[in-house]
Amino acid sequence: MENAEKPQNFNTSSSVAASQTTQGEAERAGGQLADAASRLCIYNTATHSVAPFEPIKPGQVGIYVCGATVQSSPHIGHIRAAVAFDIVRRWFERLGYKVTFIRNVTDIDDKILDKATAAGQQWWARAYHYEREFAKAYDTLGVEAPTYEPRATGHIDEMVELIGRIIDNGHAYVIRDEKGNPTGNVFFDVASWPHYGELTHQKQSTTDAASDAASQITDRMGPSVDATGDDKYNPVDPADYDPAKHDPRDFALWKASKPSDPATARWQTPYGTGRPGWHIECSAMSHRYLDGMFDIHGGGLDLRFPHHENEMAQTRAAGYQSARVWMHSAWVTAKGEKMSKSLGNGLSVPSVLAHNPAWVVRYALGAVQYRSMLEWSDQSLAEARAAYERITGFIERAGETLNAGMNTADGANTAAPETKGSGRNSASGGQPSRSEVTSLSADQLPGDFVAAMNDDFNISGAIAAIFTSIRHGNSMIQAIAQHQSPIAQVDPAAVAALANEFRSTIETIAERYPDLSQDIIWADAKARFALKHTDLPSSFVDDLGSRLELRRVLLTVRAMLDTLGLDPLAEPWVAGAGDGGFSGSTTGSVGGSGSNAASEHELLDTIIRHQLNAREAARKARNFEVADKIRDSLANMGVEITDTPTGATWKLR
RNA sequence: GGUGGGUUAGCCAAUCGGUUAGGCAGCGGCCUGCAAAGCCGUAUAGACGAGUUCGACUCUCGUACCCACCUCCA
Repeated sequence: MENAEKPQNFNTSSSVAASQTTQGEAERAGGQLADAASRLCIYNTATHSVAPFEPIKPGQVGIYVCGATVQSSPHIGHIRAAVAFDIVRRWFERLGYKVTFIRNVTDIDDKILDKATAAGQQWWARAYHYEREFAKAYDTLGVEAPTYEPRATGHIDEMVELIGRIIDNGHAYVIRDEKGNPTGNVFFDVASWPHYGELTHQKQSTTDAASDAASQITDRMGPSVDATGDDKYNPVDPADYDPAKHDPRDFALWKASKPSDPATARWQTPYGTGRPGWHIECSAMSHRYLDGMFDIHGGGLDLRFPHHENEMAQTRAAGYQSARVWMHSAWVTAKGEKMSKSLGNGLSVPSVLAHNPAWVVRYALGAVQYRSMLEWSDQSLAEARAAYERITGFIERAGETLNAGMNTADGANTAAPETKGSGRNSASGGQPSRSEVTSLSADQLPGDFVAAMNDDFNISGAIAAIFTSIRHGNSMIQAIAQHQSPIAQVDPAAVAALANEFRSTIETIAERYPDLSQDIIWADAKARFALKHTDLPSSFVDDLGSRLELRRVLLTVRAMLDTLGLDPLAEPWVAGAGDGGFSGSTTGSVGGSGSNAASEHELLDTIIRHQLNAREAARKARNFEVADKIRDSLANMGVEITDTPTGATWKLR
């Protein structure tokens, strides 16, 4: 792995990653808010309750999420939080909001300095190295790039200014030496801030009673020695003990340089030479990028205290508005225990990805609500795999079914992402394009899915809705197979025209009766269409109706999946060839048709198809012994055969 | 000790004061030459105790147990 020993530019502009705006995002940005947006409710840690979400600026939402301290490799707990807030962001986008999503990089702190020194590295080289690892993990798992991704070291000026405001407002104090010179230590004066403790609902006692609260706790709790004989409860970090503090609760805004700190980690300020305290960076950067639209602050549950409590105090003590809503994602656990660096039971992302496709990992991390603890086990991975099979199986078969009967002439039915046009006007195209998927509004998704997502991101309910749609779609596929494709007998252009008419009938009804459910609209449209076209055989109308409905289901299923970052035909999954496995659907495969793999895939397909043809011949001759032998030998090589009405398909296991 | 969260069938995990969550695994059926996939059906629930109610898994109170935060941590 290449380490970036190149100098890092600390200025703001280079540390800000431009957002990669997707097509659908851009399309929706110009549009308006979905009706569903008015029913979004979110749990707010600060109020301990679920409440309707109201943006500060209409149609816009500003989200700040605490990113990683880049001191070592990401483990799946970090990524769980990233995935959780990625889903939050995607849902806001799907609702039609213009989202400003900020996730910071903490590239300086005690641990980075200590570990870099121990490893004989420059601290900034270490930080950048792990920043890259995190970025790679995010990309691999389909976490969208933030609008801006500021680094702490790029915002020293903002921090100094913020500290100045807090001091001016009387809520912080500078420590001076006997000559009256500033030492570099600046502490927040907790006693001066009556709101301290509001976020985490901690009772504020008098300074006396609170004096050395930590040691009181230890006294009460007694020794808390774990199985290995280590004292797990170490109330005061010696590094943070400072006799100059007015109150043990006071925390550092700015820290004086230690003799061991390298010159590159020292900044001159009016308060002396030093480096940022733990919490000030988030206050500075959230203000810088979300001033006036700080709707949501996210992060892991463990950041509630002290990090977010302190951050909230700083921001407000400086006279700025803090986040309206605080969201905290829960743990990933292993055998019931929290995964963490200190427990040493964290699974690194690279090691997990070495054994599991990225999509499966994302599903396993994103399949429960963000506030639920997520038990990471072989079984949860096995379930995610099964979900992958079921979901991609449907998407593949639905695409093939739609392609098999219709409009093979007009070329609008390709499954390749981002083909010409939007595909929306092509009457009957098969696999929807990515832009069609991303531009679908929340209002066009099934009501139970929308309700679940609006209910504080109830992913379990949302996934239930997806599976319900998939079951419906699978039934459609069977129905179409039973129709024997009467549509295939008809001129594609004529079919396209009829399909357009059918579709516009649906749209007319939907516009006129917006309260009707999709199912009723479809049934009604079908009846009207059949009445108008009594010349057409009913099997044709059935087939056409089923196909249009199947396509609608396919489109909404993919849009729902995309909201969770799990559309198998979206960027990270199709680009990462090999992960999702090759497959032998004739019309674009799910997961594994990446460009480098295309020729390899074709070769493989030719070879396997040769075998399948031989098997088909044997089956026709009722020589099942030979046919099964071919199937078995392919299975032994890891090629799985699925028989469909339109012939056998294959995929790698 | 303070604060917060939890306890739902073999497993994971939702909603809901009375009507099917969903997934995985199981069982029966349809489909298949046989399978696989898919579809249909189906069994197994709501820690314990009391209360409110015509009716509680769902509300209230209590008990037990589990977990987390109160150091660093997503």
